[in-house]
Amino acid sequence: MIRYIISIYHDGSMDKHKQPSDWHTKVLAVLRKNSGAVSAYEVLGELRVFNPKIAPPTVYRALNALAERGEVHRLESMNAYVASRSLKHQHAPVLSICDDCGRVEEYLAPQVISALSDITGQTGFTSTRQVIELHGRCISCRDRVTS
Amino acid sequence: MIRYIISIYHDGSMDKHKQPSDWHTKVLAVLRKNSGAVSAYEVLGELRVFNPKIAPPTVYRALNALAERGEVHRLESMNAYVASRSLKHQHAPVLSICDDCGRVEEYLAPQVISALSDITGQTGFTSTRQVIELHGRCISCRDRVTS
DNA sequence: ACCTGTTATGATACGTTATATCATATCTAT
DNA sequence: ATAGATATGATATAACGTATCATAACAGGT
Repeated sequence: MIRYIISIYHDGSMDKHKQPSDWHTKVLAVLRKNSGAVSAYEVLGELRVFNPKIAPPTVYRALNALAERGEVHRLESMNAYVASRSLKHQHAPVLSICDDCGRVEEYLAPQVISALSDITGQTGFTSTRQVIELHGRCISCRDRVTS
Repeated sequence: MIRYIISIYHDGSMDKHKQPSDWHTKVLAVLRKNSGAVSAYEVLGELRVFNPKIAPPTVYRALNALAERGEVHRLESMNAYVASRSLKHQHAPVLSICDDCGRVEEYLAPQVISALSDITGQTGFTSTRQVIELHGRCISCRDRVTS
């Protein structure tokens, strides 16, 4: 759906402006509906319900912008995305991914980050981005299944 | 062709171990020529020099097998691969990736792993695979460039 | 209001990464 | 030898991501 805003100028003339359709908001909404990883193309599929003409670059632009602002996390080991739960971290989160149910949790783990800093301190590597992802089984899946 | 190696133990028992296929060896050789990340299709390109008919699944099978045996690391954040330097780790390595020169280093960091265990201990998540990748700038690139 | 440079969006096409599938070949055990 | 399991070859296609160019919106100076 595309909505228009009518601008009326001093001289009485009018002008239609396409409202910047806020894909960012809609992409984020799709991710928030999910407790697990969602691929860019799954997002695309959902958004096509409203606008069949939306193309991959639109989704990727939104995802990248949201990721830069910390509102979504990219799951590097799955090529997928998840909405941030606790906004605005001081540092990179640890993400746990349940390979059974797909649920993703994020943890603030200063001790992990500081242990990583120790390494980089010793080696001279200057880190600008940290990817920390754990695969395994969440507690509910472990309890639920006989293993 | 599959060849086997027979191990004979003190007690006289024997064990057969599958020997790596030719492709495994060749894929590994390509990765070892490089100090940085190599994509599966770059490997494919190099192997096509010897056998123009080699197809993607062959390369991916070799890469997956090598990764399972710890001989290569998959760089999840780059969709690429790198040869292990120190074989047979006790636990997942920390991989540092220089975004300038592409060089990848691997570190054993028990403190990082144990900090991660603390999290999983508290939350009940059982982790079977850890992905820990640092992006940034290595010390030589930092020294080399005016920043 | 007009020009101008910058940034965002739309649209098309294509590039890159990875796997499903099925056929064939090889090994192991009996 | 034959059967079951495993590995390999080959084709096709799925899934993920981006380059590029055109158009539109915006902000600042005049």
